[in-house]
Amino acid sequence: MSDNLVCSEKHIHEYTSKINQDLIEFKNFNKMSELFKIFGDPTRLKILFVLFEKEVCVCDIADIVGMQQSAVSHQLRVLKQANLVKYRRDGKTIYYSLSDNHVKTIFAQAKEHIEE
Amino acid sequence: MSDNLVCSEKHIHEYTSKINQDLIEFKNFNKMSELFKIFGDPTRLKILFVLFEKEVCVCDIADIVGMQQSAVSHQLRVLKQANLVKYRRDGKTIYYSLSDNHVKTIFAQAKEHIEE
DNA sequence: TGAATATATGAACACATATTCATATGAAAA
DNA sequence: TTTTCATATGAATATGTGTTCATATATTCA
Repeated sequence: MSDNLVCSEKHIHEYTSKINQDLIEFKNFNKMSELFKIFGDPTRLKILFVLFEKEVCVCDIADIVGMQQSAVSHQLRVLKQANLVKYRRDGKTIYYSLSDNHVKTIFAQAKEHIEE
Repeated sequence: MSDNLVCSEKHIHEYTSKINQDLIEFKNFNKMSELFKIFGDPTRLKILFVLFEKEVCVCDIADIVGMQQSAVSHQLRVLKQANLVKYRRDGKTIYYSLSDNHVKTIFAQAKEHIEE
């Protein structure tokens, strides 16, 4: 971490070791960025938003967000792997729903930031 | 929105028009996904986390997160354009700091989700 | 069993993006 | 003014990713 200094040694590095320590202790940057990366796509956001109200089947989701069934399926797979949605089979139909309550809270905060 | 139905007409589409309406009214999916996209990168997350404590100059940020000054500068530009950080010049040095309090809240929620 | 339907999946393509390298800018010091 | 230092920026490259198309799987119904 101190090997690739770009500033001259004359420059007084002012960060406290505390910050450095916090950064080292918080090892979840990758996991965290993975989660945000999932939210970083309009289609996935729309899908999640559709599921806010209640469970919805794949073809209805596709219809609502205006995308092909295949594209929606691919994205649902991503959301499923991130434990953001769960599914339930009923005959040929598969219903998806939110599996996590944090999603709504995260969305609300992001919305606040945007609307300022 | 109803033009590219993938399911047969026989299938009973069960979503209420209310959901559909909510989706149409909430036009910020693109803005919102842009914001999350920014969080969807470990380097940017680290930078933001460094700035949690206090303002830090570019070369210190680079040192802390272990990246080249150039890479950090590029990412700071992204964060700046998204109004997530602000900067202050002091001689040759430029200090960056958080410009938004929501960031911490959003992070906290994401952390909760991950740690379950 | 065979046809129809709902969903999933793999390959391919187009597009976005993070990092690096080289260099430019801007400010202070000599 | 020239040099040095801190930061910014543009081009290039490599890598990641979202969508589409074609097809596979799984369930129901005739």
